[in-house]
Amino acid sequence: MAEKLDRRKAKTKQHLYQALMSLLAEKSADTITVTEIAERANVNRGTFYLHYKDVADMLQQLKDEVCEHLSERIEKLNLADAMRYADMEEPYPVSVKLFEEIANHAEFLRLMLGPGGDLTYVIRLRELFTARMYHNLQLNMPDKLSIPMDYLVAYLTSANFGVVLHWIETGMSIPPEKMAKIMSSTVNFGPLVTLGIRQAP
Amino acid sequence: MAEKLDRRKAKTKQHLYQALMSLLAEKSADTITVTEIAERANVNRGTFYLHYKDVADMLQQLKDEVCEHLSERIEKLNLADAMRYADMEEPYPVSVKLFEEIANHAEFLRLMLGPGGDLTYVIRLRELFTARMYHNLQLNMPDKLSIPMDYLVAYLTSANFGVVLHWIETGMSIPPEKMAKIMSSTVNFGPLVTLGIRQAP
DNA sequence: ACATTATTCAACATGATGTTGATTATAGGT
DNA sequence: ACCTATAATCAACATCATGTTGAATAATGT
Repeated sequence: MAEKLDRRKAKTKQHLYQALMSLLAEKSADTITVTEIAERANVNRGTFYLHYKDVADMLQQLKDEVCEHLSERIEKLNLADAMRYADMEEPYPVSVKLFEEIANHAEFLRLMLGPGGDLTYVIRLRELFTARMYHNLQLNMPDKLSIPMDYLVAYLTSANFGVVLHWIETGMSIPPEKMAKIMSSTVNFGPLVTLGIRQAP
Repeated sequence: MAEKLDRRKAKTKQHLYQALMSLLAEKSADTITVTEIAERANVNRGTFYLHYKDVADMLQQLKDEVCEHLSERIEKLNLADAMRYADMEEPYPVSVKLFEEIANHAEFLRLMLGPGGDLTYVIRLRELFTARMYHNLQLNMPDKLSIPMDYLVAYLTSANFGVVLHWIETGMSIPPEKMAKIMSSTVNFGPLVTLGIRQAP
């Protein structure tokens, strides 16, 4: 993401991007050919190779970019703060920022994380949450655990990640603030207490 | 899965299966060619087409089979029962059976649900849990919900699915009974209570 | 206006694909 | 053990996407 002065480069890259997105909406990535992208972008097939090694390479560059943006937000998440906001029944501002960032890359994420998407990428993004979760939990841990630590991290990470996925899949129909509140509540009080089936502590 | 009388058919199918599995351990499914499978299976390339339409078709048949087996177990899960066993601090027997079934298809699932695996298949399996979760929660619901029902289902489903994934990824190093106990505990009391950071209700 | 560079175009060798027809090998039923 | 059905082999084929090349053309920045 350095030089971008030449309008020709920018224009063809944009055409290629739009063509790829439109194709991804129809079929899975591994069935998309360079020929198809070039055709739909109204760009010579040879021109594609002036920008990318192949289809996978093009996708990888897009993935890296989005991943970088999300990573910056995730690294600011703090469990203790999140718990405080949950007790106040307020949305946690750092979470709100994260959800806004996700919304910025909505279509791309929806395609990558949905059917026909890329499982390796899903795992990579989830790993961002997992790493952060470990970092947060190391700070205030009781001596003995009733269940293994790594399983608990898997639970929390997947749960939150799943909620985010659901948000993306349903077209982000609720605002980021509401999302942040849902996350705080479920993590702190557990799903069944949040639901009202069990009593709060 | 009907007729399987001819030993020749069975033998080549088995060779093709082992070749595919060995290739999946090395590279992602969409880069595997019919030529490669046939070579590694010591089977004529033309013979492959006597059994399967293409590589994707072969994988689909395997996926369907495993999915069917798991579905039978998942449909027997019952939230109310699970909650009772959680209160008794006992593993929920229906869960135990499910985990045993998962263990039966360990390598295949590890390949399909791990890096280079198939996101569409992950979503399909998760959908089995989601559908069952909705079925269970419809029965005993409070009048008003503090957060939307579908987000809660997404949370619970993804959380449990994530724990199962972690189990598979780490080589199923703890027994099915212990797994069933972890699941009951986290769902009922919430992750932080289970962890010991918060007090139980 | 000019030098730079992006794009186009045609052509090429390569490799996987899916199919076909003839041939050989092997299974199961009698 | 025999015989028929069918599975597997093999060689050959047309087709298509790939990745690359060299020369011609077009657009860009300064």
